[in-house]
Amino acid sequence: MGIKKQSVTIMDVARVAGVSSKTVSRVLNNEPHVKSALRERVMHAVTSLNYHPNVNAQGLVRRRTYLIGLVYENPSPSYVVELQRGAIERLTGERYRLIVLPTSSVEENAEQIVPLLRAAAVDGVVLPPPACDSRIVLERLAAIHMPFTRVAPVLFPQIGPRVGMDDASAAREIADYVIGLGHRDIAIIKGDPTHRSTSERMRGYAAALSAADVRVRLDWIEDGLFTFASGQEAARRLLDRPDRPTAILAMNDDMAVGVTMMAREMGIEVPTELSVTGFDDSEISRITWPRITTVHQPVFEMTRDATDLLLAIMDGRPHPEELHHEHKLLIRQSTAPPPR
Amino acid sequence: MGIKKQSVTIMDVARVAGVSSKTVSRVLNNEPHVKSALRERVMHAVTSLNYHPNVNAQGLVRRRTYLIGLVYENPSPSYVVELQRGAIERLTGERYRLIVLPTSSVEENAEQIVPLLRAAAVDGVVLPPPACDSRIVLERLAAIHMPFTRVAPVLFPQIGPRVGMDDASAAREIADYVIGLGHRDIAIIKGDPTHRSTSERMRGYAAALSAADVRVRLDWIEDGLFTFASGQEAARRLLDRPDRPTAILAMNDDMAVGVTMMAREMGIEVPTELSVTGFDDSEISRITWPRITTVHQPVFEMTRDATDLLLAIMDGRPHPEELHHEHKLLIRQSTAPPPR
DNA sequence: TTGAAAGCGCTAACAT
DNA sequence: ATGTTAGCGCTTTCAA
Repeated sequence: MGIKKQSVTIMDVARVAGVSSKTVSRVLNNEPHVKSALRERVMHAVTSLNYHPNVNAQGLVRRRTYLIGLVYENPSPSYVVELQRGAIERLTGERYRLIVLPTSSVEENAEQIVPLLRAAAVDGVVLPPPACDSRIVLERLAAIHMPFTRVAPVLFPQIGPRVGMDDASAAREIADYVIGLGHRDIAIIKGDPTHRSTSERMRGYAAALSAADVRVRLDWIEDGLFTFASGQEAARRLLDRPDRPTAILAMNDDMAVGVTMMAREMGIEVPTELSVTGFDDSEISRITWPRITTVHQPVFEMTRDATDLLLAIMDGRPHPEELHHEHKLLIRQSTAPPPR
Repeated sequence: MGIKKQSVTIMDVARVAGVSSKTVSRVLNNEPHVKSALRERVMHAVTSLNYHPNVNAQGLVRRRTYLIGLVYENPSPSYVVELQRGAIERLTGERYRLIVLPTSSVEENAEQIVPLLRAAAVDGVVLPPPACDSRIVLERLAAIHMPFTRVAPVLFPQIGPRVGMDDASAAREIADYVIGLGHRDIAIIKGDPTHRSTSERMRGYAAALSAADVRVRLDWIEDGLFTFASGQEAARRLLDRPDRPTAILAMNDDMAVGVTMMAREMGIEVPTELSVTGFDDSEISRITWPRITTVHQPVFEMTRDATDLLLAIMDGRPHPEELHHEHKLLIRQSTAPPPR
């Protein structure tokens, strides 16, 4: 059961083609110095025998597993799927395959992540947030010389090959837009404090508010965890008071949707009585009502390019140390000028 | 780059522990007949050298790759993530790793799927819908003797080890509930016609309607694709007429949410003017407003158990041919008695 | 341009 | 209870 019988090997192909196994190997790996007549004989034998090289044998001598890891911790399904799509897009047609390695918390399990990657025997790893911002993960990776690339890192901006976007300026842009609508009573729901993008986005919001001379009220800054439920709860605390804000900036879309749901339950109409913004342009921001004004984070593109970078590194090809993708403000139906 | 230098091998461990490599192998694989003194010496050498067995070498002799494939095609991120969670849950702590193999269309790419699995060199594969209902996939898999298990299959009910639920009776249950509320003008939005669960759910709806003597109007049966957008469009066609239905049964949650969104745009209130039901209990059904009345499909549990079954098969352990999980009707806020 | 031999790191089979 | 030998299927020398 489960153990393949005697499967067809390179020797069988060699025998059928009437050549040595090395010639078969040359043909299969597109090496030069093979007469095209032989090449054809070999290819014919390969197809007629339905030969598939044994990856373990290849890997053993080449010291490779042709496995790429993707380490993530994220409560948002649409974000995770985008991440995977980007990596798989680039891997399609290559011999490399993708191993997904979700973890409940990078922060808590930082020390276990690299051992896990070793156990999984990956050749390299793509690190989206928050793993890309974990000093421990980066150090342990460097210690064992495992190739990696970082997606949208915030911390340690010079370390390792990376594909980035500017979280702070994206956050600033969306806050500027809300301020431009006339809002002055603006609350903020932060993301998971262990994710560094949280502080980065905070910087952006703060810059926009202070540039417009809007005083930042500390009791209007709520903690969240990037989850729908945390957005709901934060919204309840924010809206359950007489002097409630006219706008809430949530650090991702899931929380923003949580805010709109809570507002509805409390009889507060979005956007006429309350403006709400998200972050990411994840699927949920598009398919709930009102559609959430947000900023498009190019997750697919960044992960695809980070995977490309990783392949270049592992193959020893020349590559840039850093790539960059642009965010984009998406004005939708959850924002409007403040009441009266 | 990317190529590990001379990494520590079983020979190094043997040398340090002062034993033969076979003894190290015995210790590492928990084989009997090793004195505990030696065992400790070996373990000590292993940790002090930070030794990790080479999976390629192990795999070469054991004829295994310790890779499990998960083939899916699904437009719903929350469904996909549930699927993956189930498989990973069971694989955690095992030496097996998960390779994700999304495909744009099982129907269109049926012939490529098994070659893809061979190229990925997986030891076995978990097949959720719709791959589990593809005759071609099942036949090709059998032809190369690759172990597989099926999640929630509809077609070929006797073929292969499988973990199921009863789509038809779940559909019947939710339709019965809507009828029980007093509805008689009931429309249906079908799922992707290449997914067999679509016809299965149709059977359930039809049984409920005919048992209650509700005439099924053919022009109230709309085609959908399991996507949010397709639900929206179908809803537009259904609601954009004077004799519109008082209830719409959508074959998954994404489409049901699409219906509620379209209803809102058209000024039709859910649930007072229109009742809407979904299917799956995916995250989206819980976090949009109104929350969708739906039926819980135990995706996580089914996939976890299918993975468990697969491991048993591959290890040659005894195992059941079929497992079963129960669905559960979840009455939420998108349904109410018909107007007047 | 082709082939023979050696060996990648491990375990199965067979000693002892 | 422990060690020796012989591969697993491939690619990398190196020789012809």
